[in-house]
Amino acid sequence: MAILERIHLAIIREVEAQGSLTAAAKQLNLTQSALSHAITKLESQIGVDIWRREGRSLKPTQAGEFLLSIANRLLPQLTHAEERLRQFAQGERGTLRIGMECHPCYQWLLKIVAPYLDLWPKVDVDVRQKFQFGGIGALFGYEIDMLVTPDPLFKPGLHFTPVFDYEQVLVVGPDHPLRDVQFVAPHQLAEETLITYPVPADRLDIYTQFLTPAGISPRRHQPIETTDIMLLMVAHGRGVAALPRWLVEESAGTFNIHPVRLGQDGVAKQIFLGLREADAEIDYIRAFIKLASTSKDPYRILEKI
Amino acid sequence: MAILERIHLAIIREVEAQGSLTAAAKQLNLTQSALSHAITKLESQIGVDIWRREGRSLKPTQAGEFLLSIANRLLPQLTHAEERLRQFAQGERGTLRIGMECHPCYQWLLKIVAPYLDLWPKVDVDVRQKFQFGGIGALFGYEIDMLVTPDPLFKPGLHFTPVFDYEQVLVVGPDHPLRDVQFVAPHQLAEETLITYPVPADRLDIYTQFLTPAGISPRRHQPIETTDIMLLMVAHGRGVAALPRWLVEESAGTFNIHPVRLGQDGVAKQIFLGLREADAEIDYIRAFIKLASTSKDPYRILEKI
DNA sequence: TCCCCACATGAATCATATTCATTGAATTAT
DNA sequence: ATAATTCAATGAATATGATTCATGTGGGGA
Repeated sequence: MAILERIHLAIIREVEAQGSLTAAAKQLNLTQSALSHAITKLESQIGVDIWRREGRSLKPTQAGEFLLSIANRLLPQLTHAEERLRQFAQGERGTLRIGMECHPCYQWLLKIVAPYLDLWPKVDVDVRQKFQFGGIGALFGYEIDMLVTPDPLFKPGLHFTPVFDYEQVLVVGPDHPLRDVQFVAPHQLAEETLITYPVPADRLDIYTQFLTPAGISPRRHQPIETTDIMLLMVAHGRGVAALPRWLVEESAGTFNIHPVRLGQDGVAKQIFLGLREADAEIDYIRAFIKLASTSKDPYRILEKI
Repeated sequence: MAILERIHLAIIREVEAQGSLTAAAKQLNLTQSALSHAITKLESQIGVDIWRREGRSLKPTQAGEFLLSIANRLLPQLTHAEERLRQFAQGERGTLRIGMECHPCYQWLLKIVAPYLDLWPKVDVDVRQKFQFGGIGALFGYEIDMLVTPDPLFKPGLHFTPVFDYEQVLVVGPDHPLRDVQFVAPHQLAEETLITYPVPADRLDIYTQFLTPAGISPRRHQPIETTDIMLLMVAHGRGVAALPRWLVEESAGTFNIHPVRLGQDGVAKQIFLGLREADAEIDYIRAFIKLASTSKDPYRILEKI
C-alpha cells in the first residue's frame, strides 16, 4: 500500500543536488547498485519514470519535479522532528526558531533572548532571516516557530501579540540641514538620497506611511544590507534613512547621527510576535512572549504631541 | 542516521485512533508483535518513551504528542503525493483541491467547475469546506491547491486574483415591511432577527460593513448551516439574511424572497481565488483562474448610484 | 577507435522486519 | 477470591527485501 518511503525522497533530493546517481549514492552511503535498485523499484511501483535518461544526464520528468518538491518540503520537517526528539531525550525542551521580518529588530531581539536563555536553560534559540515563502509561510510550513514582524495577520491558525511600540524617525548626519528641525515634511525629502534595507518600497514604512500618501519620491533610493553601514553612510552625509528612534539613540555614541520626527505627529510603529495557534499553550513559548511583552518599557514610546 | 520512518508515524497515528497497540496492528495489517518490536526499537533509538504505559492503557508522553502532530501533518501529504503519482501514471494531470471560505459561492463554483471538467478531462476537482487552520493555513499546508475567499492576503508565497464582484443585499420575506424600500439603513435592523451562517460576526460583511460601523446590533442572531434552510426561514418571515444579490435572484423562483439594498450605496463584495505562488505556472491551474475570471459577467455587478 | 564513466541488471548475501510461541500483567467476570 | 480474558512484551525462528558484488551496456571525450 505505502510505497513512497523516506529513502526515496532522500535519493531524489540528493540526485538533484549531485547531478548523478553515482554521486548521490556515495553521499547517502549507499552503493550505486542499491540506489539504482531502489529507484527502479519505485518507478515500477508508481508506474512513471522519475528522470528522463538523456544519454548520461538526468532531467527530472514531471513526476520527478513533483517528487522533488515533496522531498524538499517534507524531509526538512522529518529531520527537524528527529532533532527535537533527540533534545527531548536529553531533557531539553526544544529549539525556539525565531524568524525575523524586521531588520532593525535584531538589536531588540538580542535583549530579549539573553535573559530568556538564562530563564529557560533547556530551550535553545535559533534566529533565521530568509524565508522562501515569507514569514507567514515559514510559520505555516514549520520552518520557524515564532515570527518577529511589523505586519501581523489575524487569521485562524495564527496568533499575533504586539510586543513593542516605537517611533520611526528620520536619521540624518551632523551637517544635514534638517538636523535640528522639530519635524520633517514629506516634500523636504524630495531632493534627498534615501537609504533603506533592500526590500520592496511597499514594505517600507517611510514610503507607505509618509512619502507615498504625500505623492513624494526621494531623488535617489539606495538599498543597503546592514544597519551599521547604513548608519555610517548617514553619518557621512551620503543620505538619510528611516529607523526606529531607539536604535538611533543607542547608536548615537558610535555614529554621529541625529533623529528627526517624520511629520508633525511622527510615525508610530508596532512590532508583533506571531506563532501558530497550536503552539500557543507551550510553556516556553508563552514565557518568551511574556518576556518580550514586559520589555515594552526599555525603549522610548512615541509620545503624542 | 535516519530513524523516523513512515511506518512509525503510521503506527503512532493508528494507535491514537484505535486506543490500543493490538487494534492498531490489526488495522495496519501487522501482527501485534511486529508493531511492538517496531515501537520498542524506535523508542530505544530516540531514547524517549512514546506512551506512558499505565496498566494496559496508553497515554502519549510529551514526545508522543509531538510525534502525533508530526504524523497528522505529514502522513496526509505523503498519501496525497502517492495519489497524484498514480494519477500521473494514468495520464491524468492531478486533482485540483478547491477550498471554500464563502458559503454562498458554492453555487457560483459549480458553474465554473462544470465547464472546467469538460475542458480538462485529465484533471479532477475536489471541493473542501472545513480547515483546521483556516483557508490560508490549508493552502500553506498543502491540504488544498486553491482557495475561494472574500478575504485575500497579499503575502509572499501566495497569489490572489479577483474573480467576481457582486452586491451583498438584505433578503426579506414577502410580508416584510422593508420589502419594497429603496434601501435599508442600519437602525432598521435593530429589531430584526438576523439569520447568518455559523461563523464569527467579524467574518460577516453585514456586521463589518454595515451594522458595526453604525453601532447597531440586531435583536436576535440566528446561525443556520445551509443556504436553502436560510432562505426558507426568510421566506416564512422568521428573520432576514444578508446574501449575494445574484443568489437571491436565482432563488426567487423557488422561495418567495426579495432583495433590498444595504445602505444607500449598497455593499460591494469581491471574491478572490488564492493559490500558492509555486503553483501559479501550472497550466490547469492557470486555466481554472482564467475560466473563473472570464465568468465575471453572468452575475449582476453592483452599479454605482 | 578506444577508454572511461555512469547506469542497469542478476544472483548472492546480508540485514532486519515480521511472525510464532510464550509469558506476565492488568482488567473483567464469576 | 479466583478464573478467564485481554493486552503488551520478549526471544527465537523465519521470511522478506534491501544491499552488495560482479558484470554488462552504452554514451561521450580523448
